[in-house]
Amino acid sequence: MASTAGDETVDLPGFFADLVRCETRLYNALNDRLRERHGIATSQFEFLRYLRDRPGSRVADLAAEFAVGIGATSKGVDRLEKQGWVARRPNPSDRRSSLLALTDDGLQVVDAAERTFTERLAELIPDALKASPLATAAQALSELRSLLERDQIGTPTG
Amino acid sequence: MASTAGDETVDLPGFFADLVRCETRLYNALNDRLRERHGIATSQFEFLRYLRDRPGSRVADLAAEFAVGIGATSKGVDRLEKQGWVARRPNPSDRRSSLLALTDDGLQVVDAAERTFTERLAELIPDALKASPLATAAQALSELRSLLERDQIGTPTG
DNA sequence: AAGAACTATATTCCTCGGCATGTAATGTAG
DNA sequence: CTACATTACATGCCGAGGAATATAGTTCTT
Repeated sequence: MASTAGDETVDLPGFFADLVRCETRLYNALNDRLRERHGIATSQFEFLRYLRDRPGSRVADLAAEFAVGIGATSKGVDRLEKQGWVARRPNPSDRRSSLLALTDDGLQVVDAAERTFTERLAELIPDALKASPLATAAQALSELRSLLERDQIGTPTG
Repeated sequence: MASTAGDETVDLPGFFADLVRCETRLYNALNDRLRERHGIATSQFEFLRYLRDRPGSRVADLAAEFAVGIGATSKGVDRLEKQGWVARRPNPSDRRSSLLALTDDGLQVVDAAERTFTERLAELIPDALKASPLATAAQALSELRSLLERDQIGTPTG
């Protein structure tokens, strides 16, 4: 028999492959451009943007947002601090952790990098897709992301 | 005025963030399961599956498919060879390269891992999404992938 | 056919992330 | 108030990938 409504399932392995390949190539391309223009990796840009928008975050907050280990996050913040873009301020209410904030230099870098990032991303995504199909995809990925985060799926142990 | 048909552009940075976060979490979760059940990373599974489906591929073919550098690919194949899952056979028509093929052990591993992979992926993607929204997203990502690959966007130099 | 240019891969060095462990600080049970 | 457990982060070690370089093999030139 034919198909009952709702059983037209997606080819999940194919979907996953496309997802990963798109992510890899977009990430690579953005990385190249950000490095060349601002001497910064995409991962660093994302850290800086997060801290700009949520000053006073802790290392653990960054780790949770980006689903990477605490150790890696701590070392990533070390590097940003060494560059003079981020400052660790003592947390008055819990001396185990620090509150992170951008320095003035950090703010300049992230704002400049954000322009490059947005511009490059617009170049990378063909106009043909920017209308309806991608909008739907964006909606689906947004929901999927919410669910994965809600259930803590793929959260590293570290 | 309101919106002309087609100018409802997506929030590209938001889309990119969701894309990367979904990829990271799904990849982490699959990685954990494959490691625990088969002692294999997701990246290794993808190599093995590719070689199973396209025997006689070369290192450069793997690198192009997965948009990673040649050096990294070569070392990845080294590891699979060391595990006894892949064999480098001399290429009769070009002695600079090798033709890669799965061993019998490699075939067993990849087939078993594929069952785990598919099963786990189905668990990770909520049923609610599996119908229409994700199908549309899959279609859009598939097109995006094709375009990125056609234009060699994000292809590493190595 | 000899040499130059190119190709495919291997190798090296460096950076980065995961994992395990260490440590200071905080929470909690009694 | 004092152990014990837990939290938050830092650090050391290892495996993995990127970029540059080396090397063997192939193709093009003349």
